[in-house]
Amino acid sequence: MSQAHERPTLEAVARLAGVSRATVSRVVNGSPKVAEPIRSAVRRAVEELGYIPNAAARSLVTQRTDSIALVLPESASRVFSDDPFFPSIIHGVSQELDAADKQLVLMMTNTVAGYERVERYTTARHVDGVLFASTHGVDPLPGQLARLGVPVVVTGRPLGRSAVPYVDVDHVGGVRAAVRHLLETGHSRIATIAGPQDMVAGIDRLAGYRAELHGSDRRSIVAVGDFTRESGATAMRQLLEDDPQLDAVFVASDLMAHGAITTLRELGRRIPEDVAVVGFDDFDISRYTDPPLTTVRQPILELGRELARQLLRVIAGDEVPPAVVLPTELVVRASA
Amino acid sequence: MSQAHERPTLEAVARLAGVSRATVSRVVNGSPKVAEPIRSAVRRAVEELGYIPNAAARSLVTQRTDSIALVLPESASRVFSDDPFFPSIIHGVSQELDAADKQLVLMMTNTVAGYERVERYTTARHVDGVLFASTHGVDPLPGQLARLGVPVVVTGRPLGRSAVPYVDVDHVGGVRAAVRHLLETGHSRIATIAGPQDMVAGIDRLAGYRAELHGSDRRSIVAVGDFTRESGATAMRQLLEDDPQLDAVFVASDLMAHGAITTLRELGRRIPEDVAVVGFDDFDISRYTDPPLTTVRQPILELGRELARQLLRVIAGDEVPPAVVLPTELVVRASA
DNA sequence: GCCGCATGTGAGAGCGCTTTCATGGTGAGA
DNA sequence: TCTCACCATGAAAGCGCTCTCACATGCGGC
Repeated sequence: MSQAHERPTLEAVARLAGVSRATVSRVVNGSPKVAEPIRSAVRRAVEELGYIPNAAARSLVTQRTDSIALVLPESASRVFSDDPFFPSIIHGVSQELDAADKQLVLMMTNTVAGYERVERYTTARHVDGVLFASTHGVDPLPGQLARLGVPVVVTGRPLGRSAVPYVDVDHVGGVRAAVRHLLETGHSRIATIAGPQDMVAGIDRLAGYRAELHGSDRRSIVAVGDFTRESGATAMRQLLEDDPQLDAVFVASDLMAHGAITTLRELGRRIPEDVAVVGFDDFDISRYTDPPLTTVRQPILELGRELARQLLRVIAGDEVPPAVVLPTELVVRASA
Repeated sequence: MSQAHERPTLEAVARLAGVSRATVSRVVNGSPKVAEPIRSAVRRAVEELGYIPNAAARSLVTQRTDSIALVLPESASRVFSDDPFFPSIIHGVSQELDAADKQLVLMMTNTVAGYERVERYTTARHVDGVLFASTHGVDPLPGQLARLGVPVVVTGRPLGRSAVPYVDVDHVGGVRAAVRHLLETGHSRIATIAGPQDMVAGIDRLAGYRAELHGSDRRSIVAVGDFTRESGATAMRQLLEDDPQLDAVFVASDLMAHGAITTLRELGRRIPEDVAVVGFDDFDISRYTDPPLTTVRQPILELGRELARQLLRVIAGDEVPPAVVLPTELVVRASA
């Protein structure tokens, strides 16, 4: 370990500037009550020594760490295969935290050890707040942390009661627009490939489909996938067995929609002539499928940003709404 | 701010266990020189109070932070669109750091402010080490940090001289295998879409193409992209103008290859009959293109893991090789 | 011209931990 | 039985910072 240069401390700056540590501290932290000549003398000393405050020492007394944990509780493989959902969340969160000069600590709970690690780390208040992305089922940790007084915000309306503020997108509204589009373009046998029913995104999108179909004389035809391409391909096959006459399908995620398209193609169905397909996500890649995918856009980057913004507000002690719901939008391309 | 429960300190544990702070510290840190009965008494007290050490206080005295920065210097849009490169790196790094019980601090340098932030943060030794992913051009920061004695490892052989250890994949070997495959399958006019020539990945892959072609009587036909789908589409168009007779193209990234395929299709060329296409990356998505993409697989997850492992070694004070090069492998599918 | 006040600055405590150094108790060897 | 060495334990210093509180100075009002 090279020892290199000892880093200068407040003490050193104070000595060089001929003032006390307290005064240097005030200048460094932008306190208004320091006379201008002294202020600039201190600034010069800071500059000259290349002084940078020691974060550990500061945290020790302020009880703040200026860092935020982002917890991704998904199974690792899904988080980082070719599903851009989490990367976009990370990106959005990162943008806001950068602007607020906070660090982003990334944590995964893909293993039991990982989960315990996160639990230990966050309850020990090693971070000023915790963000949870896409909780599966009923994760007790967010509520638990909130009860301990740790600022927490999650993505997605939590299943079960929960006092934790959340940010979500308007699943139901988006899906209804999609199904309505299929109805309006003359489709009569509209199936759906739903997402996992232990996730709010999966549940709400299926609910939206049912709600929009309800009242029309169309019956619902449902298969369930897990948001992966493979599950979409399998589910599509199953739907066609259930109802070979179906002429449209709303798929609860773009990746599953890609899988469904593959299956349809293999079975010789034309899209959209024989079967119209609508997805949900609007991933970049969906502009390049053949045919380009009609889908419901959800603002994932913005979801991440809003998530961070809400947490920063909680940390600042501001009042925050219990829920923020971002709009979704149907993007019509060639597949429906 | 809810104050909730005060967190117990070493002091509290010591009092409960009837020993001194020093002894508790020794037990918590696994020092061997504590008698068994005392050790277990302390353990019980820790358990009972739910004691978790305060990281700031510990860092202050040990000068370690047990956290590692991962710096992604790419323009933000490229990092997190549908290019799974960075997500995979993050994932791999995260796996290794988790195992070593280190925190992962994610930083972006997509803006000037971001770059300065990273510079400040890392030189201030707020982290035990720094990982740089995919440096563009000649970034002085890694070398600078290394000179200050901060442990650093980067991905990709640095341009210019540099004493910083790096981890990279065998670009040239993979590309040569790809081009050789095209030669062996009877192609005579083999073009390439190269990556940006200010990145080692771009440079090396073009060099591999040239090296393999050299000695055969085939001439090189080159267009340059920036690793995005759009640039691949554009470059393909340009190549076909340059040489309408070309019968194969090696594309330096899968995303660019997808763009190239789109263009070829638009212009009515059959793949691989009229033009064979080989990519580089082996992203998940490339198994689902039409036709499935023949490509060079690079082990990105492993790259991230190795990156973290090397850094942990440097931090531990171990000797590390100046370079680790991971193998690449040609994956033959239907596009060539 | 004196008192009181506002204002800027410094002294010092203390955040929670690790680690050095001193100390007291134990057992072995003489 | 006494001495010495050894080892487990505790006392206390100190990591670098913030922040309270006391103090000094300069000013206006009487």
